[in-house]
Amino acid sequence: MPGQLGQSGEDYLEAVLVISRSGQRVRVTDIAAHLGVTKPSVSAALSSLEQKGLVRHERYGEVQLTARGALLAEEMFRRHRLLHEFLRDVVGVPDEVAAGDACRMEHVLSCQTLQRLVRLVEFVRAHDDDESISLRQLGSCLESGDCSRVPAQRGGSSDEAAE
Amino acid sequence: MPGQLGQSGEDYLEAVLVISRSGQRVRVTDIAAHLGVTKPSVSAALSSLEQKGLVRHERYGEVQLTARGALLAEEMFRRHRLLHEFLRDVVGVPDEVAAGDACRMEHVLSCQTLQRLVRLVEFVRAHDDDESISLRQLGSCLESGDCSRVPAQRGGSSDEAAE
DNA sequence: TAACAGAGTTAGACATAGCTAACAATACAG
DNA sequence: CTGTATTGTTAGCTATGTCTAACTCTGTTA
Repeated sequence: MPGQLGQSGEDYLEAVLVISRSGQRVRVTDIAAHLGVTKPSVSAALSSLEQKGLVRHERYGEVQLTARGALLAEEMFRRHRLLHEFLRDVVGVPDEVAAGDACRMEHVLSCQTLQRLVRLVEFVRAHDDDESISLRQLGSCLESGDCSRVPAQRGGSSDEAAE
Repeated sequence: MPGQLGQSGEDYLEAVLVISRSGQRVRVTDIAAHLGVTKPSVSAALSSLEQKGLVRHERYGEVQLTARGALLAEEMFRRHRLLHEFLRDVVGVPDEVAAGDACRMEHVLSCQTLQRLVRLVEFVRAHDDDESISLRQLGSCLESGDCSRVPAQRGGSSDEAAE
């Protein structure tokens, strides 16, 4: 759903976001290190992203996300985090495995599935301690979209990962 | 985990398996139709798979999986089916969305995650009707690997999708 | 048995995404 | 302000995976 970016473009965009959130300025070298590719690869990718209006990048200068680029990057970031949490906390795989799988899955899932997974994670968080919860309740939570608490309708949740 | 095949090779291998299971003989045209690509693409892919010892394909003849190819193809097929079922029956997305996402996810997940998802699907199948099941129980099923029934240890299940 | 339709292949192009090697710009030391 | 280290870019190559157009095989049928 993200767009016609291809997995690679999405990775670069997300890298720019993550690096800039860490407080550093975003340079070609930083992106290369973050993604484990060479600087020429970054240069090429940035040109392409710039053409698409997703980043600004003056020659030999810093990299910045445009408004559209930031939206996309944030979506990828949310996807990534959600999938990582889902795999670790719901499916129960080790953290590094979850991280690796999340990296690859983030480019591949539909918004509909993502949205459901958000609810699934919320449900498991909210009811981890409950001693008796039926799968029916999980099912209807996934349908209704209110997964933060089961019996009453409290529209309390947040953090959409889709669209 | 499948190997150094790339998503594309895995798709071709799986297509050969699916077509042959449907009772037809497997020709270039059939594979092309099945995957929505052109015949030259199939030709090229088959050469590459033949070089890797995964299919046999005499010029102008039929396509057959080698033993190794069949193993890989069957793994992809199981992955595909599992993910489809997981998305549809556990996550609850519509069938066609599940199908599309499964196609893309099958190339991307680690064996560890796959194995866990197998258990998750088994658990949900086995306990769909139970009125009180705690998430703890789900959690320990995922850990222990016995997800077909919760209280007693009945090692009744089958169908691994990993390794 | 000759011709034709369907199936398969080859050749050549394109897009993506990565690499190395060589070069250019910048920034900082002294 | 000059030189060196860091950073960034360019050029050129590779591999994968797809396409179209043109050609070749094969099998059927009249």
